[in-house]
Amino acid sequence: MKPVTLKEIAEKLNISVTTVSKALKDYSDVSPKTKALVKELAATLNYTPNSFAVHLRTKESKTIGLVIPEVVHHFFSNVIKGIISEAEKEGYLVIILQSNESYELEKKQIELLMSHRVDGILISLANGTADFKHLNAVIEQDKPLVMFDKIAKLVKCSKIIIDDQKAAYIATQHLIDTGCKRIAHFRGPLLPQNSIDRFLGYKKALLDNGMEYDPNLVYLNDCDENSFDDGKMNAAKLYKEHNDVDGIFINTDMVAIGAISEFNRLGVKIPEEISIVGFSNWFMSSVISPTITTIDQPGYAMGQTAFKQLYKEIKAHKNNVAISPEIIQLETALVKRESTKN
Amino acid sequence: MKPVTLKEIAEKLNISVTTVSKALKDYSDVSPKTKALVKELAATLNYTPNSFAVHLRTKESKTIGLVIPEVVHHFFSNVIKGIISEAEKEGYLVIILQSNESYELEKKQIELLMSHRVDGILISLANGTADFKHLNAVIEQDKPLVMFDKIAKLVKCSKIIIDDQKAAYIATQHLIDTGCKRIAHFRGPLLPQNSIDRFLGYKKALLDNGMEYDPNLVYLNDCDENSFDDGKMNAAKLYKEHNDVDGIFINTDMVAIGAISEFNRLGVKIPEEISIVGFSNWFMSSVISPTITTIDQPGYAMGQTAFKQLYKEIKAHKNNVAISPEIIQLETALVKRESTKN
DNA sequence: CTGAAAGCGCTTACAG
DNA sequence: CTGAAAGCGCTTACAG
Repeated sequence: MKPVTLKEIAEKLNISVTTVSKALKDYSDVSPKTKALVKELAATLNYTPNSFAVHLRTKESKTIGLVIPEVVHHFFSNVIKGIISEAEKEGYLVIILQSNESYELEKKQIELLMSHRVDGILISLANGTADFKHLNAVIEQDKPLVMFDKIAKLVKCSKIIIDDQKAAYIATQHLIDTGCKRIAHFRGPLLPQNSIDRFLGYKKALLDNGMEYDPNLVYLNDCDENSFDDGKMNAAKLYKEHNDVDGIFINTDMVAIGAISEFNRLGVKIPEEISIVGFSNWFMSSVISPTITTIDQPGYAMGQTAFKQLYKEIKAHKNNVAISPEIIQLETALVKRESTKN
Repeated sequence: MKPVTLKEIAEKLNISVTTVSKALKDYSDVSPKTKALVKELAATLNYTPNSFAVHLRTKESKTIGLVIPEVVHHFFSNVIKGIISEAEKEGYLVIILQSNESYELEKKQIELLMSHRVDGILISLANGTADFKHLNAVIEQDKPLVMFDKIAKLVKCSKIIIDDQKAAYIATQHLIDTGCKRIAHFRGPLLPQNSIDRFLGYKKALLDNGMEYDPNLVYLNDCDENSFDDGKMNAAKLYKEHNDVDGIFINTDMVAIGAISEFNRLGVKIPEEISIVGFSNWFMSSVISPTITTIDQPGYAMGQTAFKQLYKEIKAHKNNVAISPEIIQLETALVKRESTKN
């Protein structure tokens, strides 16, 4: 059974395709009687417009593209959910692509989306991305682009972020306030902006409190991901190298959970011997033992905000209105739990 | 900067659009010289075909739709990842929609996908879905449809599933083999097929081992979701009502984690006083304390298989080859951990 | 109030 | 080897 077309409806009703099209769209210059007739037949025939034809004419696809580093990830699934739900309200569909933290893949997927003529692109950068040509190409083609969470400062587009530096500062300050004297940092991979900012916040908190900043207490990951095993490995290393550390600010909850699991195994008491603050407020951090003090990162809201901003730019673009990039910062909050004192 | 069209290339080269189109697609009846010229210019102009125009002609969108109950879910994110990665290999894009476990939304989203003329649809049913008209409509329109995980036996299409009943049987048998004498079951919501099948496997294992099946030991959820709180509540209830229970087979790891958290709070020792087997092998079940014995459910592989089957049917459909629905069962495995004895 | 016509950007059967 | 023409299914400016 083939989809019904305007032409078929027109033929059955003995009127023109033009009139059918207008009737369906409630143009004011069609008689109520004709409208009723057309709508009724369209309904019984289960007519739905061929979106390709519509898009070819209108130059709108009502589809946006989303490129994220990793789908299987609590924070990003929440972002996805926020985007999808907001997009739905405006009748937009979302094509999701995963970059796997790889620059090459990310680039390829941006190209794919461009050739599919999506109306706009939402992206959170791969950790491996240090070159932004593919993103600047999007902007040059006048295609709305909004970055969120993992952004590049150098790319001229709107960005939805949190204040990573401030949040990291607050996290570190909490360790200091609860009595930690020597505080380490698991900073994750080297490149991404949020790794950098969280590190800077950590460092600033130490210095502002008159504490020594010791580069040896900053642990990097081996690769571009933030995994459970990174947490285990870095915890084991720290335990050997710096037994005097009594607090750690950890880049991501997943890594914090790995670290806790290792400390549990080693018999190191949390928070008595060592306090831990994570980042993200991943659901699991409220359920593991001990529960993890962490920074709540609003994934769902970030997804919603990102779509809204993109939608705004798509509309502006359609109406040929120039619009300047915005930086929107979302609030974070420290969530106190068992992995830090009182 | 507007996207380049075939016409523009043709004009610059003083040849016809037809020839440009053919050259780009390596038709054998175009001279190598022309081909080279065309390809070079296309590359420098950054030409990409307008997908709407292509699709309008070819009736293929190279896009599929995916409807799942919930994006923020370890199992489903793995499925998504499997689907996306497999789709990419064949040049397909994936539009993801979330039904939120609601029949109404699911129906609406199927319609959306149909009107967007996707080449095929992949779906895992909402727990609230008991009427299948919207799915039969897809099949009647001759659009390839593949169901996975949460399926409806009554719908005539291909299905990718695990043997829930067998897996549940093995899970329950493991409780029996490790000495449990009175085994309860948290079965989740009432409707979905996999809830039913897991329950049946549980019951069968009891009866096959000459144990009594006591309906009072089967706990349902309040709503259509499987949440941490369901686990907590049902554990608390079970603790009050049936203090003699020494093993529970729980429908989903998330619920098992809730139950464990409640038992920890109540001071009930796991597995000494009560053994627990979950379902899914959610990453967290290997990290929580105690780690959870569970059934490994291959989400990523399920996603891959689902796409492969859909792709097969899309190709068959394109070539007007009739194809009969297939039921593909994926293997599961019991993963033994600390929440059950030895 | 209705409709003929042009055109969106492609692909492909056909003619030369 | 090249190209004119038709057509995919719509929308919309224009004429009447």
